Amino acid sequence: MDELRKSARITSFDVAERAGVSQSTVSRALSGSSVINEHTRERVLNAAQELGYFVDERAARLRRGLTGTLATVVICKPGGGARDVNPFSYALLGSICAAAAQHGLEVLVSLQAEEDKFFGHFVERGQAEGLIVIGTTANRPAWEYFRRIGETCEPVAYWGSPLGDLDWVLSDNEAGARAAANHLIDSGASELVCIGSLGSPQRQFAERAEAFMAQARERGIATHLVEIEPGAARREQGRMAAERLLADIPGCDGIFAVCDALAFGVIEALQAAGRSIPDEVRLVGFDGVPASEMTFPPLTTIEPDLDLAGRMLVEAVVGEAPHPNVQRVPVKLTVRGSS
Amino acid sequence: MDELRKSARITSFDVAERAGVSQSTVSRALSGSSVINEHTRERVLNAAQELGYFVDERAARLRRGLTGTLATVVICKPGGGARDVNPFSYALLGSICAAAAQHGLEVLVSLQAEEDKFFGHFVERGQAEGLIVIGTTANRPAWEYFRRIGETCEPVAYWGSPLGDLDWVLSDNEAGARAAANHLIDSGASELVCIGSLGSPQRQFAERAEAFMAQARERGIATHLVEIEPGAARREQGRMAAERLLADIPGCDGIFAVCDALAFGVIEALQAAGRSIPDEVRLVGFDGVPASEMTFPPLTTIEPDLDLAGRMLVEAVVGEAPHPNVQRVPVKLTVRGSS
DNA sequence: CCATAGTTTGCATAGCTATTCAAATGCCGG
DNA sequence: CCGGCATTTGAATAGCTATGCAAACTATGG
Repeated sequence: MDELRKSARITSFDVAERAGVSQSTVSRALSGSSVINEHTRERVLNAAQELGYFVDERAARLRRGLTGTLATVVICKPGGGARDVNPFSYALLGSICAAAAQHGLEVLVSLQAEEDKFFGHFVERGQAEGLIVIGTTANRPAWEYFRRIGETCEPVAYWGSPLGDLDWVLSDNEAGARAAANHLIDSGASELVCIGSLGSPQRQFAERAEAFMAQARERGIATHLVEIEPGAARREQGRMAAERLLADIPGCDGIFAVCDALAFGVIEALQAAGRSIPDEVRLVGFDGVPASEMTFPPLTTIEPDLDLAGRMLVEAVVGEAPHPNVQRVPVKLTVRGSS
Repeated sequence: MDELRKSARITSFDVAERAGVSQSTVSRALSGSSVINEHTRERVLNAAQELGYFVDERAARLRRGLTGTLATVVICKPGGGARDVNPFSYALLGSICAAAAQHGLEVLVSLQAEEDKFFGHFVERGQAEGLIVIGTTANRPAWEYFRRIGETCEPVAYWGSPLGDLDWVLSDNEAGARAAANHLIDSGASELVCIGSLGSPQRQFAERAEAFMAQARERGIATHLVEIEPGAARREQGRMAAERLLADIPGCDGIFAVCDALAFGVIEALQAAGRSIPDEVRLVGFDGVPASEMTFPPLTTIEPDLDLAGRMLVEAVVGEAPHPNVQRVPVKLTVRGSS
């Protein structure tokens, strides 16, 4: 059993011998594209099957000068472990996996806490076709590191807030926020509140807040902004903001939170205050994280097309065709019980 | 810029030339362990730094006969995309990444829908040090495929329900379910209900249900089992079960759902029926998925030690020391608002 | 100064595949 | 029957590193 596992690798030479051809013929038979007689190909394929032969990707890639690999870095909260990753990041990772498979690429994953040194040897020159960074962080050295990789090594694409002149993919925040405003207004809300911040280092959040306010203004509806700590996107902050809101703006009947996690805190505060959702107050979030289905009531939210996002990110890194520097992923309004 | 990217790779020969030594010396200087004069090592390291040289892992692994890679398969629901993966699976994946990094392994991820053919070339002989399968499925051919890989190629470890005589890592379901029962009883509940099924193909769920019932019985508390479709673990089923429960067992004041997703449905049903949680009914789930913090009230749940689970899985696949065939991950009771 | 042991280095090769180039084969019309 | 062409195959090599082995060098003791 163990000697079976340790047994010398079956090589293309073994297959060649069995099929009565040369190693190069075996290579051609298996790589598919080359010119080769259909009859011999079949013989080779049979021999390979019988011996249980598989191409050694290491050697094939070495020879081809390719890696066949797409590297991803998932950013998690400082000091955080696997549980402390934004669920949205995980979902995006999944869609990247699917898109990469379409390109015949394998996906390498590395979890990095915000404060890490961000040194993964696989991202260095030649270890991967490219790098995708998932998640946002204000950690300056990290961005410098990514920038350097992108400039000197392999293409890099980011999901999140655009920073500098690199390749970015992100949600169509403006369209989404305007849709949220329209939805709330059309549902009968007359006094709106946006929970977010305009000067956030999370540029995405700022975009959403601005667009929401603009749309409400254009439709002539009263709108307030309840500011939260810039860049904050945790439930706790949503709850505190909602508590301030209840005190300051009692007439509010429509709330837009710039991300779902904040909205979860809003639900908590409203429930605690005995305000019924959606009868007294309607609520819309942004991102469509899995948990948004699980709240009570389930959260109406703006959901980016995740599959497309994965494809765009992979394309941006390994695609041939030129692509714009910043790309927007279309979003859709998913109406649930909270509105 | 482009010619920089396409420029010929810097090899160990280049470094050797610059440092005035042979290629083998460069290799020794960088691999760290071999005997080498400290002075020359330093010279080599400097030269490498100056040239921006990095070891080509493809060649190194080819030579060493290693892959340096750990393959994982994440199972998702039939026809499902990235959004349709159990959030718990993603979190576990994250902890596996962290554990693998400790071993100097890279992690390769492949998403596979339940009904897929489960043929990923990287899991074939020699493409990875081992394989970890995350998630459960009743798909027979899939298990056969994994079994074959485990028998003929590389070690395979699974998270989920034990099936056959392979390597498994799973939650300490018995301890967790008993803790749930004790917690409910100690909080004053006098008539308990377990939502789950005993004959589930998800052996994990059956273990939980059995242990919960046993513990309640041993402490002399009345307990009912509300059966759900075996293997079902979706919110919808939890809601329907809770509706039956409300009709049939009006006196119930403590509920244990064998997984969090079911518990979410229970919350929904109780809220709809106007039953207050936790005042009238207390509720405990199992798994500690991220969404369990987001419900209202937040869900009390049994949380496996995810970091440890990741380490155990990686150890089971690449570790030297022998390990038991089935390993239990300790769990802890996380008390939140629902109890 | 020599013999010996110990340390450090270089040479040559293995690891497995893809691909270039030349050779071989088969086929056609002339 | 032969020249010329298209098709198919094989030999040789490149791609980059790690390592066994022998050579060179250093130090030590006599």
